[in-house]
Amino acid sequence: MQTAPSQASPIAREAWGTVFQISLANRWRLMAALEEYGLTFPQAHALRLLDPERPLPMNEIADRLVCDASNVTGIADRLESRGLIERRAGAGDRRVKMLALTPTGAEARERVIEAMTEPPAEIAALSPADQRALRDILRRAVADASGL
Amino acid sequence: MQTAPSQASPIAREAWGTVFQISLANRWRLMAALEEYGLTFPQAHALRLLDPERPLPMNEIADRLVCDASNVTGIADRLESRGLIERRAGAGDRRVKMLALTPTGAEARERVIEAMTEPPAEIAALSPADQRALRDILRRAVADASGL
DNA sequence: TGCTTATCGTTGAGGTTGTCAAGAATTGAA
DNA sequence: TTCAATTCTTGACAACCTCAACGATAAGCA
Repeated sequence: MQTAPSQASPIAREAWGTVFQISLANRWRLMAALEEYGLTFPQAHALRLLDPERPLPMNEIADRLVCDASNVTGIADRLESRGLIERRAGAGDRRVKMLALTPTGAEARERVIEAMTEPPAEIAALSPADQRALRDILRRAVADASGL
Repeated sequence: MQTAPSQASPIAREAWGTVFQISLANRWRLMAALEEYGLTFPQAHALRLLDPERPLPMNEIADRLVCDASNVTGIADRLESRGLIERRAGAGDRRVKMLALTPTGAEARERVIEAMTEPPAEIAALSPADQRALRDILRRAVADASGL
């Protein structure tokens, strides 16, 4: 895939550059929070995808993580060895294995989502008006993009 | 360090959750762009820190990357083997080694910064007014945070 | 001056993430 | 049935990352 020549407006570029900078600075904080639960980022990422009510086939995890299927095997191994998930037989197709949250895993997932959405100081310190404006713009951003 | 109990406003939390989601989706795009130059994310991150005019001591790279010094050794090894940086003697202190960009490395750094600030479709598709508002809010965010 | 302590970068061990290639089991279609 | 495609696993390999230990150097202090 060819990298598109830079056509983005300087304004959008500056805005995204700032987001990137804040995200980068926020990363170590998130990793530290996850470490309290003994989770790495990819493990937390996978855990987040699992709805407590609805197990997912491993190949769908790989799709969503945009990674090789063999990678999911290893991540699932580690989550399973900690008792956070379990492998179940796939309904209908005996090739697929479904990943399902255990009760412990469901609790861990709650904390993971909590940590991932916890805003960094830069955002939390914004005025209520700025926070609302930011939220609304971002809502429009994902809404518009989904309909591209 | 204890994880702070969630005191952030639901609005800030939603806004940051959306940022997180966009960043995550944007990540594979960035990685693909970096791969065209044969760079991994940590390598690109380190490259970005190096001003063409001002070499940095390795320990400062480790500080900014928030990682162990021994990790920088490996990353520098790989960047050096590709001819993007070179190790120089530290001025004054013979223990420190400075990392300096080669001309090739300076060009690679330009492309890295370009790729890292390239906004994802969600942001690029925003109206000019929204882009400006987003930029201004984020400017305030980092400005306020630096004075906390 | 010497001794001690601290710092800087490297090395080696070990764990996690990630890719690719190959393989067993299963499915589905010719 | 036979053949091709899929689902997951395994093994090999590379990069990233931490920790502990080490040599070289620096800095403080008796």
